Amino acid sequence: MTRQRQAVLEALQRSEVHPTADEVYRIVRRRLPQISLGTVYRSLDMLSESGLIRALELGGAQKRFDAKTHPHYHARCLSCGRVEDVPIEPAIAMERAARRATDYTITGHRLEFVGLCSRCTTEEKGAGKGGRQAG
Amino acid sequence: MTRQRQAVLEALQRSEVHPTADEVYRIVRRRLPQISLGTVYRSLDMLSESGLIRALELGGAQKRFDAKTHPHYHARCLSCGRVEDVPIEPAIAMERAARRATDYTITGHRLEFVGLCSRCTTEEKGAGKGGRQAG
DNA sequence: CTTTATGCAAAGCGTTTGCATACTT
DNA sequence: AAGTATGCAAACGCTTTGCATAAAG
Repeated sequence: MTRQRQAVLEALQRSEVHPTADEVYRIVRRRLPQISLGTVYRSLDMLSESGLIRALELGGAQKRFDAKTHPHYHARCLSCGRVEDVPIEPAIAMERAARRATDYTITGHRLEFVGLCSRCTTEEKGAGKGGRQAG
Repeated sequence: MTRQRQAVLEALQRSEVHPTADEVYRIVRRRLPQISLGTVYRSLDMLSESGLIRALELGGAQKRFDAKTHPHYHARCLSCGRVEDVPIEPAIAMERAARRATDYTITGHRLEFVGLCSRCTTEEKGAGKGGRQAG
């Protein structure tokens, strides 16, 4: 566990916003100005594989990272991109339904909610933006 | 609606595998050998926006495309990457729960199941591969 | 002293875009 | 002739990787 990895891990533990690799880079750079983006990516990889953090593959191009490793869902704002936790129970019943409906060996599922965060909801009152989406 | 767009649309309608842009390109090239990848991307974009097809943003880097535009879920094989439909009811109750649990204006959700397809299940009997995942 | 990680820069991959040519109407 | 779409290739954004140097055990 090097200084760089420690800093990456702590940045995630202190963040509340599920940052992207680039955002982690910017945060960690305040403490270790000489750190490289490549090292941040390698640290994030390594920390995910060792189970200390979770890599979130939500909509959009970039992965996001989360120091809370227990299973939980997220909501993503279609307007500003913000991602927040959704503290509801994991829907294990749906996995059973999926097992019945397919011939897959279902081992898990990935769910994210999309919509507008409270700030963007306020700002966009009246202007029609952000389409419905399910699936 | 040009010859190229028509060919892209028909390729999707005939396909059962939710192809990536690149796979669409390869299929369409059999009919229109001079078509370019750029045109395929532009056609897929245009067809998605006009609602004739759906763009799926599942796990993994590449988008996949689907000519079935009604809301439905998918299962992705962690071993071979194959994507198939999961004919179960959309979980609208979970959107209500998410609304209660956050201050977001929830407009939809995105769910995919992950696991092993039947073929890969058979092949990997005994060898431990593919980790659990929920969230 | 051997192993592993770092910084840097280049390469990789999927996707998008600028532009001149070729359609379409 | 005016407008739009195409093919091509270059550029893009995010991520990964090769390699020499530096740090860690």
